[in-house]
Amino acid sequence: MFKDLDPILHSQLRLAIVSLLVSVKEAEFTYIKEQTSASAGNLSVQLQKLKEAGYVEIEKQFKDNFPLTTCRLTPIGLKAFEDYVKVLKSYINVKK
Amino acid sequence: MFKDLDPILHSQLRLAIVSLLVSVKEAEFTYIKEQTSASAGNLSVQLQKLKEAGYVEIEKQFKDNFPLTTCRLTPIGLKAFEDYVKVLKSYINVKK
DNA sequence: TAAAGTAGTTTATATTATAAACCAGTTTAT
DNA sequence: ATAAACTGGTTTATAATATAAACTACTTTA
Repeated sequence: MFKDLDPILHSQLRLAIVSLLVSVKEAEFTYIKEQTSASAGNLSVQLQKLKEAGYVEIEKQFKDNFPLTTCRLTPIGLKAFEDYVKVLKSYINVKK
Repeated sequence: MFKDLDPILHSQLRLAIVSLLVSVKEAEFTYIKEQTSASAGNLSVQLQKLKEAGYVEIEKQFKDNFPLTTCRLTPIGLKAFEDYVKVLKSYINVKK
């Protein structure tokens, strides 16, 4: 009756990160931080987990002398999100 | 952008329990255990948390000499579920 | 050149989830 | 009558997860 929800996405912050990346395709660390209201530390940790899972790729460069971290959703991450939503709907019983 | 998801409902098993109780209004411990595939121990713990939160009421009786635990969603629990779904939709971007 | 700021990471702790062991009885088979 | 297996759970110990605080490594501004 209830299929398992992907534990990697079943975390408020990680879901918010992925949700954001689904729409924008690419985002900077600081932008994600603002949009999700996460602390930098927590964001760093959760992005690392999403990277380990292969759900996001993280690129580090320097821009105007400052470090710049850019995050992108991978096809695997997108698939995982879509599956997660599918399973979630069976829990929350979305009508339309 | 992302509102907080009720941490009491943001647990796979507790969400499954409440989801179930939303539709059936009342269910026995063993029935919930079957439907959610939870272990008895885990179910016991999570039901306790839902009770502490005021989301479910738990009635204990004896039936045919055996203990019988019946669970019911409270109005507070129903409201919490509805709110949770509302917030979740903003994460998963349900179109219709 | 000292203080404040940027952009993060690491680490220690608190919270949460889960499974394994346990409890108090009841039923069934011998 | 009694031992073994079963019912319907609870408690407890451990593992996984989340979070905040402290830290790193620089850069900019005064």
